[in-house]
Amino acid sequence: MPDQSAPSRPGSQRAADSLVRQIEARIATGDLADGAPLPPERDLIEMFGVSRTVVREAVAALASRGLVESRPRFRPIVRRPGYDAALAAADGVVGHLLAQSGGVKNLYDTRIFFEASLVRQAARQARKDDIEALKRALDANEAAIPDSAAFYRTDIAFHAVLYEIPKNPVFPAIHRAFTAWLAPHWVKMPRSPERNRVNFHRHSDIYHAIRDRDPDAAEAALNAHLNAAWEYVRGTFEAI
Amino acid sequence: MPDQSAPSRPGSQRAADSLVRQIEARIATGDLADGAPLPPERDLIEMFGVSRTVVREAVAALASRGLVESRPRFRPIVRRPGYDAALAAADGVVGHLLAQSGGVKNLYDTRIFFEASLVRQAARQARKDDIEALKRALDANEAAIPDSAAFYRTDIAFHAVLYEIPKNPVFPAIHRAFTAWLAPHWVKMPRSPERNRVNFHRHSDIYHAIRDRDPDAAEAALNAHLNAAWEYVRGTFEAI
DNA sequence: TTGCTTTTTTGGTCATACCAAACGAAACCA
DNA sequence: TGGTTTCGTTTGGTATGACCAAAAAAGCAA
Repeated sequence: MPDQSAPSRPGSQRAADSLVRQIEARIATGDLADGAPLPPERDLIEMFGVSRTVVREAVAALASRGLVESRPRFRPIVRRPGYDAALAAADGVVGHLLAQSGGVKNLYDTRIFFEASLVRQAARQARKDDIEALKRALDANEAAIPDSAAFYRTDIAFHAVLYEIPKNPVFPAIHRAFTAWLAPHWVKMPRSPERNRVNFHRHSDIYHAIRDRDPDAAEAALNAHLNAAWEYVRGTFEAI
Repeated sequence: MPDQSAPSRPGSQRAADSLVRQIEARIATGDLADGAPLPPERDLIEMFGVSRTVVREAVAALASRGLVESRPRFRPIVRRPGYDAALAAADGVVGHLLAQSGGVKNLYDTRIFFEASLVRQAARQARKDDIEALKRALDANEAAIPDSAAFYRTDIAFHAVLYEIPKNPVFPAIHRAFTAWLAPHWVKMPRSPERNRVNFHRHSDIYHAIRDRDPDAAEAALNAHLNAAWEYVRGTFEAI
């Protein structure tokens, strides 16, 4: 896959690219500590002997890569990249993809696919404390049935537990990305205590299947849950 | 998930951000056709009534988002974003993640997880022509056993077919991202016709399980295949 | 028409200047 | 003394203008 954020195979001759690499290295080595502000642009100028134009371009590139977090009039903050940053970097493009025909469906199907595998694996490998955590999330979800806003949060939290079971830091990041990208469409879904109760029971089915170590039942329950949910949101889109 | 490439919730007041949105809109509407070069910077200046500083910053931002492809001294090319672009945007960060301890392992485990689910689903839902395509890829793989370079290509192609079966355009993009990210570490793996033959048989096992509609066998075969492969590459890393 | 040479265009970089917001320290008030 | 206000300084955002080198276009020669 071509890396378009740092183009030109034949030795990127842009001064900014060189600066980006140098700053990247300093971040990687901890020379520029995580959470600390980047040196002022005018300092970087003399540090690296380049013009402010180049410095600003490099900082912008770093920001787009998630290595620094730059707010309008503030010093950029150094951010040691995490898995969330990787997915956040895709954020801009994903916005366009979701706007395209079938974009939401494609992404949602991907989520269903991923999560179905997740519960299957959970049913096989979840530890006791994982199942306990799932139970706690389920109870919280049940308690929130009357309050749709709270139910939405506990709903997400319940699914989040599923992503934590494999103990792979990539997974929770994927979950956060899914929810962040789908949330804008999701909030349009009509909600009510009755609907919440139905969804809670779906969650309960998933939980019990995992607790009972039944991968097929877990996968089936999750598919039923998410496919049903899709029927409720598809109405918020124009084309099928 | 915070979108750090377009920071500052309270109405991004940067002129460049505004320009980015305007150009994004023109790309989305097709006003700026896919594959066509972006207007010269000096034209954009008068088009939008901003300075060249802002224009260049906006173009850089678009490039990092994958909406334009800019090579050093060439006019940026407009690129209607696809799923590949989304993953390519994460490319820069992923490079750092892979360099971190356990980074490759985490990503590779994610791939195994994903692909295991893939073959399971393939065993259940693959159509006849899917299976035929898989067979063709398998045959090509077998024919390439003596040539390690060709075997590597056909190996990837075989797995690629798996990602195409669900007919979700996100999946092939994920596959390309996986291979692109893992390739640098992968090529270090010692290769030989003997090893190739073993891997071919693993592929053959996967194919037969899918053809025989046996999800469990397919998943088991794939896990065996990829886990064995991991043992061969883990040696190329320092820490376990 | 083909191929080479010369303009013109255009992106990359630098230097400078100004503004407004953020910062920081001194001055001030309670 | 402790918190608040004030004001000069720092710093990022933007605008100009200029120069270079490479690319593209135009012109010219074979």
